[in-house]
Amino acid sequence: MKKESSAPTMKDVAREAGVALGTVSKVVNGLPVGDSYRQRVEDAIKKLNYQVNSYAQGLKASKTYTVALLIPNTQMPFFASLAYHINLALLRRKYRMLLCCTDSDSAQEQEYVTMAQQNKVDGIIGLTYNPNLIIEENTPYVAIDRSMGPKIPCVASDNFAGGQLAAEKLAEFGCRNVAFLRIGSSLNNEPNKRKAGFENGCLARGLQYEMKILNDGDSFDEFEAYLKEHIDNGNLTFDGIFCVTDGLAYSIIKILRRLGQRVPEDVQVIGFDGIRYFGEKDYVCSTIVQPVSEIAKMCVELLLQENMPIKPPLVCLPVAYAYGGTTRETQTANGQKG
Amino acid sequence: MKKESSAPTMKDVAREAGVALGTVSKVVNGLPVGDSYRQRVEDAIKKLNYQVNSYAQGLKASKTYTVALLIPNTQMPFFASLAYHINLALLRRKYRMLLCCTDSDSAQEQEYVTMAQQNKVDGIIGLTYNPNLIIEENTPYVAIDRSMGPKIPCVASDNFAGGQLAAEKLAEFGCRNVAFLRIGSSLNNEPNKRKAGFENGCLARGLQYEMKILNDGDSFDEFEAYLKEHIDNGNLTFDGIFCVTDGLAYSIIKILRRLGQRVPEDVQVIGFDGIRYFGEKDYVCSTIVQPVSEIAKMCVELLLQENMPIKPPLVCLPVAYAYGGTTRETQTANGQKG
DNA sequence: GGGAATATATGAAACGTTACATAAAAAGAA
DNA sequence: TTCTTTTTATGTAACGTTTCATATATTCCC
Repeated sequence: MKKESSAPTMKDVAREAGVALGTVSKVVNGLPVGDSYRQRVEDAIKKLNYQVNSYAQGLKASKTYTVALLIPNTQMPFFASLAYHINLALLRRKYRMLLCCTDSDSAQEQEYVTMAQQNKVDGIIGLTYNPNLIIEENTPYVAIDRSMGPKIPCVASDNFAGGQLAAEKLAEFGCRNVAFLRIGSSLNNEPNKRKAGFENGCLARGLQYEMKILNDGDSFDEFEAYLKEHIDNGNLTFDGIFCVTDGLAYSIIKILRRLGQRVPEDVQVIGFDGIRYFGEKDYVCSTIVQPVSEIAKMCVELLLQENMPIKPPLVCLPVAYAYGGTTRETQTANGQKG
Repeated sequence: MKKESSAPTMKDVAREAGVALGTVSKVVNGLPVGDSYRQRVEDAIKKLNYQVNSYAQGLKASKTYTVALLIPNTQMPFFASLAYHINLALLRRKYRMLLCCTDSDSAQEQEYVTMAQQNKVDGIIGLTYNPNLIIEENTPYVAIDRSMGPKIPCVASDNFAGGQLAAEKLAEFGCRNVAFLRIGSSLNNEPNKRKAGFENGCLARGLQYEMKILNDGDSFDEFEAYLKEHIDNGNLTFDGIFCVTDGLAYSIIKILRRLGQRVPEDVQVIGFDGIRYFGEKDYVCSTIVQPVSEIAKMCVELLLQENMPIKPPLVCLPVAYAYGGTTRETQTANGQKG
């Protein structure tokens, strides 16, 4: 009497086909098997609707074809996009993705890393904020946007160049007096270089500039107060603003309009990330576009590449400017320039 | 000579602590063990930095504490939000989430369902578009926004009530002549009820209404053409528009502004989903908010609930209106009403 | 056609865990 | 103390694969 309720195993298939266990294994794994045997096994598989148990495989091979992705959440468009492209890149390599949302919480980040190790995932890609994250030596790890030490590769956009580019573009579109707005995080991560790049760009182009950086605890309303302070007779003293993210730019534009400022007529705004809402080129604002797809591919390659001569500690990928309606760039018929 | 490179197992811990294998298992699983034994085992675990191999556990228990989530992608804010909240709800139940992005492709959806079965995930939550998706009887499955037959529960917002609510609100804010805009999909899914609900609401409130529904292949530009047609002497013949999603509303608002229409002064727009970009209440537009968090919790409960008397075929959860700046609702000091 | 050489199928062992039947130890009763 | 009862630890089998040494079948050559 054979058990009824549970899923068929290789043993069942072998019995059904009248062959040995190992033969079934070979068929399943595409190894050379005599034609008549292969046929019998395939028939039996179809008849029993057999499906391989990948946890038994994982146990045997200590390889699970699963990679954990640690990101704060999937609600911020940039993270969401990252998750999507990493999933895609993993898929091409026949890997699955375990999504771990950390809420930027150090404890949760550590918990997930530990869990990922327990699960024996084949590797971790992490965009994390915990400055003391402990990663086991033998766990393949690739970081995004934050260097985790010399032995762990970090992939990021060329944030410095992005900052420079923002300044250049504002200058090109006629700005003379610009501001940089940033929110949160005192962490020493790659996106912080946007500020330095912007500063550098402003100096190179002779732009007057000012920085307003909110601390972690600060209320978002401070931006509104700050902008109000810089309105003189109804005119904003800035003619250009570079926001550290598109999300921020989006909010700032709302505030500016509420304050009676026209965007881009009175003040031009450039964000960072390249967030699109809907459709191919429908950017939320004029922006410095991060090459999300390339970042994703690079992470996956670095993580899974077996025979890499040396794991590069930092990989910077090129950014590009894109028009999104919040700059005075003259739009030609053939569209946006990069 | 003990093997050096691979991770320590329970056997190693047992040897180190001088106890039996089963005792280690009990300690790891929190079952009653004598104090002195427990202490020795815990010390050994710490010393060897032992971590349980969950694939061996999965093999033994045929339970993996993993659930697959099938969604088209993570880039659309609504899906992203769903992924986030489902991940959260699963986490509370100690489950992990395998994220499967299908790109709304039938073949990929089927592939993922099959894969999920192979992986022996404990269940699947799916927001899919394949009308012929084959789901094995013994795979726990919960659908979102689309009924998959009487044996599979479907969770959705109360889309019909949402449509009604949109009509009511537009009427309340002074509209007399409204339009419903929708894009794509001829599939018979729950969100389609938004149209019927809106129609019903318009009739109840005596609103003039018109529907413009794009087919799958149609270019998005048709909306622009459509709206242009309805401009008479610079005035739009509609004073209110209900868009099937916030994403569409966002695009439509851009078009309206390009056409010289002011939102909400000339024409009021209501979307659907409750997308926020940045911050708690910063809705992209005035909108019918889907209870994403409740949908997520409900899916997880229905999926993991062992002793449910009967699996309900359809669960509708309540929606609410939220102000997002694109309606002429008079905003009181104490904020938005639901 | 017989024997050596090659190709192909077989089945036991192992992966790391849990569960259960058994053995040992501790506690209580006489 | 001795026997019974209860508690607690032990060690083996099983989960479903893959791998590898062994056994069997096939091919080739003289």
